[in-house]
Amino acid sequence: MAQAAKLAAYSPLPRVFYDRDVVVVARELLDQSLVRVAAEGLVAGRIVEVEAYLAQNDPANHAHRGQTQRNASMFGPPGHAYVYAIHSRWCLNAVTEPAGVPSAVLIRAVEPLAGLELMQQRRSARTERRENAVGGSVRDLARGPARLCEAFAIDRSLDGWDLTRGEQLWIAAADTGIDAAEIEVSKRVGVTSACDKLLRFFVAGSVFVSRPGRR
DNA sequence: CTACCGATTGACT
DNA sequence: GTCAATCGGTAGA
Repeated sequence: MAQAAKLAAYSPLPRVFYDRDVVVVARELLDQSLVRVAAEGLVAGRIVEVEAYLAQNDPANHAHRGQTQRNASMFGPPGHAYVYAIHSRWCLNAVTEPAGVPSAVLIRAVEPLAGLELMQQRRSARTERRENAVGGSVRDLARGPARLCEAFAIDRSLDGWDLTRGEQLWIAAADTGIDAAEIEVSKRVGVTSACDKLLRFFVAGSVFVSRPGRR
């Protein structure tokens, strides 16, 4: 597929998509395409796993104790990226709901669709010192929020980036809407507060999901 | 300035 | 299943 045709097929979701309840946006982000264009080329993947972080009554949300330099993007308008660091790795969120309402959707895993070689290169860069590195299976290229950011070359320089521009980093409308029956719900992964909330959504049966659901 | 913590991952039992 | 590496963000002295 020619590059121009490829890009035309990746038209960005509009701001109104993000300007809704964070749980609604989270569920509807499943099956859409995450697209990244950098100097080295284009990579894209189908979103198969997300988590919602609520503006109200959610201690697991980084914005729970108010605005700081780190989480400022969450307080901005919807449709922008919130990129944060954890354990020396990056994670990508899409900011939702009106400006001033700090909610976001964490993109936890994608199924690689395009630019697999480039993803492989970026992912192996971290582990290239290991002689017997497995090289990484396609399944593991973007299975997990920090792996995904590595494969997509996403770091703090993209914090606050406008995902509706259709440049560098965006989410493209790709689906005809997946059946609610195909969406599985579970507790969020790794959170140590508000662990009981069922705010993780993933495509049932996908091998590209980071781990099975637990209630 | 120091001290603590974690929306993770990869290695290991 | 368990465990520790590792470092930016945050709070507090």
